[in-house]
Amino acid sequence: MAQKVAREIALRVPASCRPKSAKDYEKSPITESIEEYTEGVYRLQEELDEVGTGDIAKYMSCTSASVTTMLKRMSDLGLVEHTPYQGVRLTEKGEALSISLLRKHRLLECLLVDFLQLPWDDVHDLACKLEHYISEEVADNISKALGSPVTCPHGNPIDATTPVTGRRLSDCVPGETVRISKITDERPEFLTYIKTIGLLPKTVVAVQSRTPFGDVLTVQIEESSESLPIGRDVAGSIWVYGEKYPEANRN
Amino acid sequence: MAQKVAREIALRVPASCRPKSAKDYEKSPITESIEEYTEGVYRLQEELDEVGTGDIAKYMSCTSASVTTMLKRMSDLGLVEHTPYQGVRLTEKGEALSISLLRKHRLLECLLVDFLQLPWDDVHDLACKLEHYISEEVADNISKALGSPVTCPHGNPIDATTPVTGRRLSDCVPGETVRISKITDERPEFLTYIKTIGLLPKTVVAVQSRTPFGDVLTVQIEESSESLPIGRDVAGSIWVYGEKYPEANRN
DNA sequence: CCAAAAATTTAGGCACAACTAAAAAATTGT
DNA sequence: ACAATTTTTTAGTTGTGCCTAAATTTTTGG
Repeated sequence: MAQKVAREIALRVPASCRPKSAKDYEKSPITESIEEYTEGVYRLQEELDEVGTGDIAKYMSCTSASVTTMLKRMSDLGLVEHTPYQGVRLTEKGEALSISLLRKHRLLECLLVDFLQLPWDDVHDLACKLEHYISEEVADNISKALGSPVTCPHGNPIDATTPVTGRRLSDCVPGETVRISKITDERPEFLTYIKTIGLLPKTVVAVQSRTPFGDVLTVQIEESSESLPIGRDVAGSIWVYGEKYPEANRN
Repeated sequence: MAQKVAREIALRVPASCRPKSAKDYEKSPITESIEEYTEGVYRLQEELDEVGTGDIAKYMSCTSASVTTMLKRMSDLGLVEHTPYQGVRLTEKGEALSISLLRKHRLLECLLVDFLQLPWDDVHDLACKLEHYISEEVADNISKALGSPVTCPHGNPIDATTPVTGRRLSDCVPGETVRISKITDERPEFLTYIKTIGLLPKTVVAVQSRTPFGDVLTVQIEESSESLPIGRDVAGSIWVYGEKYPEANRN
């Protein structure tokens, strides 16, 4: 009663939440998609010597044709150098953007796991989305609130410029005892799998055997023994610390 | 060194982060924009008796033409009932969506202010964006982690179905002493302003005077005295608890 | 009550970013 | 070395959601 009257009202959606019009793209042409592509190229560059249109298409789950169009835009924005029919390489600007996004991504994962108690194998997707919307300042505050963590819950460095140390579990030889450092493949199904077998960061495992043609690695975790395929998507995305070549295996 | 070799790689962007194609919209046609519009209609319905295309256009800072197109889509999705040239009304489905979004929004604001220590007058915009990306489960976890707060930092109920109590500061009369309950206008500039004069939720203020034509209200906050325009966008969006008509003012 | 003003809708167009299909370039195999 | 295959690019289409301009409906005022 006498509550709803006036016509003029100040309620407004924040400009940042308003759907974009053609004009808005002129002002800030770096869209969420462009960011996602840029970060994708960074991640792929960490795994591959050269990144091609097809690699990005696989990463983004889209057609090569779509990638070509995007690469044109990214190139115009100075994020990548693209030589048609050759490959892509991030520019300094593109690299800086990726590093910033990875920092936000990994700090968000820390927040989601450490403070909000969300499942370790589940937070990657959400962080992937949220990373585009938080500012450096918000990231700073997350870091402060959590006591300045240095890695995400999967062991990856919050500061992506940290030099790579350790090596892949797939490069280990029988007889070695190593400690899991990080998991670079963060697909939920994969993380759920390695969680159930107990391959979490900081776990110590002993490499037991490796099949003749080098396809399967057997590792001992705690009391049990597990077999893993060697390849980019399993033992290759699990990184470890530990002695490189134990005496027993020197020729 | 033997680090980058393989071609086949498992790295994939999560489906939820991939830019949408035409096909994707068929599967989940409720876009972020649709959500933002729906929530907007809810907010406007709380302030106005009837909500028209123009009201929404002001709220979204876009043209009425754009609103008409969106209302068509929202109507097709069963979120609103729209009678052309008349007005809009949320359906139960639209209301449920709004209530869910408001809960996420306000819990996010709690997280941003209480845990991440972000400025009180600054978190609304960010929460407005993030609310579209978190699930009910994430919202539940935020609530748990923060000890089940019942209002956002601006005093608005996390459960939007909470019956409205209290009244507007603009409806108070000289002589009353009231306690600020909530601020419904969350534009940063406005919040910054009322923060500097100390009009935060839970503050007790005394209404001192009101100009003859009812345009300006003078209130005493702590030691100082402030004048506020009466209208939807200032004293009208500040809600208070307190005795309705103090004895002194009964005719 | 009818004309002027205001609000709303229709019509036509644009940018983003996906898609398919077809053309062009690069790589591979004999 | 040249034909076949693979990879990449070009061309043309779709859907979202904005815009402007014009047409329509509703409201307001003489």
